[in-house]
Amino acid sequence: MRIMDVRDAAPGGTRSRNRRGQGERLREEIIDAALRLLDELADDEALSLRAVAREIGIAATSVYIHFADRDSLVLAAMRRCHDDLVRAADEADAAHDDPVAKLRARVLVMGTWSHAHPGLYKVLHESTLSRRADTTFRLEIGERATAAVQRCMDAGLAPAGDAATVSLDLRAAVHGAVSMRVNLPDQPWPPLEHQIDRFLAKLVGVTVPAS
Amino acid sequence: MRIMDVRDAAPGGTRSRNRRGQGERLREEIIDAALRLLDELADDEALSLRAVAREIGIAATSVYIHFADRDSLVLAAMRRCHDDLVRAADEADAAHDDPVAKLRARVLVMGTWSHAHPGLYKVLHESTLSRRADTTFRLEIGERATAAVQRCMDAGLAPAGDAATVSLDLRAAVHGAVSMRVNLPDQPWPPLEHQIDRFLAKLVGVTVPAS
DNA sequence: CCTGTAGCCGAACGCCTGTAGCGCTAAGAC
DNA sequence: GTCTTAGCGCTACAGGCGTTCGGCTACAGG
Repeated sequence: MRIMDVRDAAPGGTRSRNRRGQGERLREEIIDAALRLLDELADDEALSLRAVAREIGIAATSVYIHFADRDSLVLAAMRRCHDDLVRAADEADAAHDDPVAKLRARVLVMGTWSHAHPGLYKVLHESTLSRRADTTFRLEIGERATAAVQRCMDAGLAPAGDAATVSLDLRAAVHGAVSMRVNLPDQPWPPLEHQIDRFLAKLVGVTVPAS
Repeated sequence: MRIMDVRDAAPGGTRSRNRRGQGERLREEIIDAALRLLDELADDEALSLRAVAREIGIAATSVYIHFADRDSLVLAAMRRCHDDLVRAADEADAAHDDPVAKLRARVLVMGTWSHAHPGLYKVLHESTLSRRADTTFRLEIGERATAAVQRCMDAGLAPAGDAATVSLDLRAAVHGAVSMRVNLPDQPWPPLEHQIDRFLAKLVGVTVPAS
């Protein structure tokens, strides 16, 4: 038997324990660290509980105080990641008045966010965790996009039609464009913004303001 | 020290050795097994050399006769997977005369193939192996699609324009639609064929024959 | 029949993983 | 000052992994 797993241990007493009633702080810190590592790894299955513990200098077993198992941690991280993305999209939407500008801003957020966090984009959209856990919360992004498309139609800024179908086509196209850039980052891709504007014009039928 | 790793061993002498000069047969068998497992796992990093060896009943070390390391094996599997997909697309293309029908058939192959092998689709398009190895061969699919779009334009069946840009938009849209279906297989997706026809009509501008 | 070697296997090393059980320590109530 | 308990750490188990080194064995050439 080997002596022990020295690598796991925190580097000593460098880390101070949370005050009573503040134990939930560690939970947030664990999720933060998990998100940092997930963005680097770009793979939910590759994230190890021990690496997360190492990242913030706690014992691996201390993670179990806040999460039942590894999958629960990954799921919680995904959920927060998703919530952040939805909030960013909502804020971009709220910054405009014109329904077309709102939709465009909402879509563009997917581009900027995926460029800033390609690893997390992969985890959120290509995660295999969905085989074992409930990740239906991921549909929220699509629902809000559909609502944005509907508002364009209602305002007469887009040809009337089935908003769900149009939105699905738009999301598929945008996701595909983003996915290609994320998965083949070394290719000389043309500007995503222009491609998104073409999708808005051709798939939704809105008139995009000249950029 | 533990006794040994009994699980690795072949189940006895059930497997007969290849004749002299036929050693390359095992190589093909290893790639076949790797592809089978990759389709199940849907993740190139999750494939273990030992699992491949187990699958065909050989010792793990025998893989090293034909592949330098695990990554080389995964890369060889990806390459064959890619070649199969390209060949399927070429055959579908060759089965038609009309340039539009050729392009449509080529694109539809991506749909049917991804439906038959969702795991391999993920490995081929979302693999993280590209960070370490050269996987530029994956661009071949796009190049052939661009040529198919160009032929539609040359025949006057699609509005003249930059074939590379139009093809990129089409591929992005189709890839996105497929990716969503592969990554969220439990959702009630509408028929992919109709969605592809909309992409052909709106993004390429061709008149799709009534289905 | 003898022998070289192609084709493959066994055992082991050293690493990493998730997780269980128990132990410690300091904060805060009394 | 005492005692409870929240908040965490330590050790260990039982596996998985890639990879190396040194064999064994049966077939082809002589």
